[in-house]
Amino acid sequence: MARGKVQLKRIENHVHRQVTFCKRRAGLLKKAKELSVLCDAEIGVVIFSAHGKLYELATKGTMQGLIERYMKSSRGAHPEPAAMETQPAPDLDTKEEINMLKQEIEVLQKGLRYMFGARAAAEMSLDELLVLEKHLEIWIYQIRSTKMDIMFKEIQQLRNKEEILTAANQHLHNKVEENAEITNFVSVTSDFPHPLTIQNEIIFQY
Amino acid sequence: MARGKVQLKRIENHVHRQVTFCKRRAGLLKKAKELSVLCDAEIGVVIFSAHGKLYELATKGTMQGLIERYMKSSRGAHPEPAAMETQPAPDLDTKEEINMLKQEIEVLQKGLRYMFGARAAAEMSLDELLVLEKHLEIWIYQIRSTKMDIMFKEIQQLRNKEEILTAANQHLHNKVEENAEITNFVSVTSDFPHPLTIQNEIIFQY
DNA sequence: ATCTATTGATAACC
DNA sequence: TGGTTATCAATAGAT
Repeated sequence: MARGKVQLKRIENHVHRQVTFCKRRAGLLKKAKELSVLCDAEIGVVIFSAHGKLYELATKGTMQGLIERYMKSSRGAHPEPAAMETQPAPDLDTKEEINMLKQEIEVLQKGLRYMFGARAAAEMSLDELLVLEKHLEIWIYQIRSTKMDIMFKEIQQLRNKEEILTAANQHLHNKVEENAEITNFVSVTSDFPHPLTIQNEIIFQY
Repeated sequence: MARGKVQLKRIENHVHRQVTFCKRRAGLLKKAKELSVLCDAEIGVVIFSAHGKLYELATKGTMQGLIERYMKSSRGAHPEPAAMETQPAPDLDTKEEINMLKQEIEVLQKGLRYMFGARAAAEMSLDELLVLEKHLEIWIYQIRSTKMDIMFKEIQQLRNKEEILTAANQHLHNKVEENAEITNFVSVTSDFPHPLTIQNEIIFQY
């Protein structure tokens, strides 16, 4: 927010990134505290730096308490998916139920692994899969971003060229008219459509 | 931060408090996203409004994953909060563990269901997964394709315009030279750089 | 860490 | 809930 608009992408310079991380981290936590106080909200913020260092904030009570509250609330918001109800197995031992759930998770993870395929390691964890997914998104984004950049530059170049040509055109046209006035016997009227009348409204809306 | 310095205490007016909550909440989440992207950090934010409504954000992976990571990381810093058990996440109360596993399953299913569209993810066969993969590819492709199409048309238009202008330019230039030959006393030499000398080599390689 | 020019966020008002 | 505007706050770049 200062001396240069910020680009919404990872800061490449190590030093800049570190400095920005410190500053913005402080800013974010401050904002969280303010919101909590001003609006009487319970807020938790967890930040893992790129190097894995943890920074946290819980405005009311502890992070543990907040996490528990989150678990409860989050569950209420998402009713049990129908797919889960295939076999209620109400009489199974609790231990048994845990194993079934874990098995279920494995199946789902396997499915995800298939989707993102080609990964040799069959031991990918959910976290790893999510990281992979993120990486794919970022990768795609970067490629597309680069492409767009090239195309935009290209368009800009063409527009500049057009401007120059138009100006030159005008200049030459004036010359022709001047000559016509001076010599008074050379027609300057041309059946060639005047290029300056070309529509110039091009609307970008990607 | 506007039209009046803010007091760091609970806003008494109900309406003002509600409006401020909405705006600052949005601002806080935006800041969190920015910090995550700019500095490559994993961030989680949980907000409970005064009325108990939950708002959340997890910048990498899911909140579940983040909480698990927090548990691990936090354990080192705070020996207190209950040992997180050995493998996945035992040691919490068994009931609690079941809830966490269910939560995890829910997240996985939600993701799959969302992508495949209301299809019970657990029942998906390899073939179905491949279809899903194909659908995702096609979807991305179509969006990108449309964008590219627009940009290509744009470039083509500009090129056509350039061609017309160049031709007109040539035509006018010839006219000027003709006049010069006929009248023989009107200079056609111009200090204006001849536009036709503009480099025209633009290489597309998207 | 400290110092500003600027950008960004937002309180008050519609 | 969603804009607009006047101001205040956060912070990028430099020191």
